[in-house]
Amino acid sequence: MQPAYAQVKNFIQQHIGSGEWRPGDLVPSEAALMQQFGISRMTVNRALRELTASGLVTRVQGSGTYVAELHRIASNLTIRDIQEEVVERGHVHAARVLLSQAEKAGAEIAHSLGLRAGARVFHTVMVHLENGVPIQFEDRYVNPAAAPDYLKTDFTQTTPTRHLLTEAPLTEASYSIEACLPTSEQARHLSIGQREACLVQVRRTVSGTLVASVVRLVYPGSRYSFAGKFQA
Amino acid sequence: MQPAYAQVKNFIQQHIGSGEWRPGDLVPSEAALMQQFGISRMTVNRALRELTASGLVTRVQGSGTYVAELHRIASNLTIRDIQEEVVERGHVHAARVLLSQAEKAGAEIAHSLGLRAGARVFHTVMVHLENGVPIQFEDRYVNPAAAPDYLKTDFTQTTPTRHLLTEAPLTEASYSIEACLPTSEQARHLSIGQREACLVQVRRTVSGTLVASVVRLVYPGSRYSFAGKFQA
DNA sequence: AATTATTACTTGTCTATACAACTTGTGTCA
DNA sequence: TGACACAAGTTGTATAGACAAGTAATAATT
Repeated sequence: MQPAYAQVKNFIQQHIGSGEWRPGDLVPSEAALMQQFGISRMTVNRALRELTASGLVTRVQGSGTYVAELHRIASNLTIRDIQEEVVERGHVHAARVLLSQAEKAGAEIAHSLGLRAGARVFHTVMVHLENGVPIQFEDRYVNPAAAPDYLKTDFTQTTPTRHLLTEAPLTEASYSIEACLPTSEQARHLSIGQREACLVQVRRTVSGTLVASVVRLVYPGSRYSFAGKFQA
Repeated sequence: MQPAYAQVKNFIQQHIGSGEWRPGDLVPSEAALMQQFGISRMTVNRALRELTASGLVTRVQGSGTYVAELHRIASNLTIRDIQEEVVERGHVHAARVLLSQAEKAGAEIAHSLGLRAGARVFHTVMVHLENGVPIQFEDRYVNPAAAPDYLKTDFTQTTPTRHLLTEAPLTEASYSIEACLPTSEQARHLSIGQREACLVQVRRTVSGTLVASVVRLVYPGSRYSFAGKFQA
């Protein structure tokens, strides 16, 4: 038996999904749904509030509830720790650390980390393997103020993502996904040809007021894709 | 003045965001928060329910509320109508229709549309331009049962996405994002070299019980990227 | 005719209470 | 020692009522 609020949600979702109620149409008021289902207003309210949160309807105080306009196909693209992802697939994760040192930041890196040019930053480069096959090339710059112990970490045991999440709680992150051809170094370490397209994810994480880290993740196009789903 | 439930949410978000409460930690129970804020349990419950929905905490009936483990960087990757996107940037959208016809489906296409091989399907190929510059190559197969008038539409005036959204209300969609090199035809129509990496989005939309459409969208890697943001 | 009040209806928030369902630790009994 | 029962604490759902705040149509006033 389904909870009452879920039944109301389903009822409305079906009418919208079937096309019977079109975008802009008025959804029955809370009072009407109360009567129809014989339940209390708070329960109807919860159903409508959750539908609002998922973007299916819009509500205007004093006026009514409306079927949302042009249904954008929005979905949660979840970006996760690569190790967690691999382990969840029942596979073995390993990492090869290619570089791990402190450097003086160039202008571009300094700017994206919110530091002045020449400031000391941590720089790591590594390759992540799934069952021995390289699937991610990680080139990361870290703000020492956000994670002072970063370089002391053994990245064959944990991942930079995981270390940073525990050291510098995440308050904001932005990312972009692009397509590029690999550099010769990247191609070599990923065991792919230089002509093979790669997915590149650039991620920038903020912890409090500090930019904690900027990372460039390169995936072989033949072995990786981002997938998502949307449910009305 | 902020509503009480929002105050509770902020209180908890701050403690988590500052790192004071670590992943796995127990969040104060509803009863405790009731006392602390001097408000009713339903109000506290709403706050915690919404935090659960946004992934900040997890709740276990009979046990308690916990700070969510590994904060997955989840964001709404919004997939939109290309025309809407271009217009919103204040640019001009145009489309060049390369093909628009009914065909007998090959095995693979038929399968992904949930039809038998050899069934009649609609096939369109077009290029979308932003201020005259090609930015998307669209290769689409449509299930005639979901949108019988599809081929009668003038796609220089509207887009297939828009037409399908009004004809066949969306109930489910799945997509994947990959990186590929373009075919020679794609490279020609996108005015790029065959060596330039492209972002490819494969989208499959379901309307009711029918698979409405399967589309392959190819973007020049140099002119397009998907971007998203995550806010704790 | 134009402006202003009124009224009915809508959603937004909050309360105090209730019972169900689940977890966990403790104590009892075999 | 092991199995079971119990109790306390927790979340999940639902109710009936209340007031605030916004909208929109209508009525009253100027």
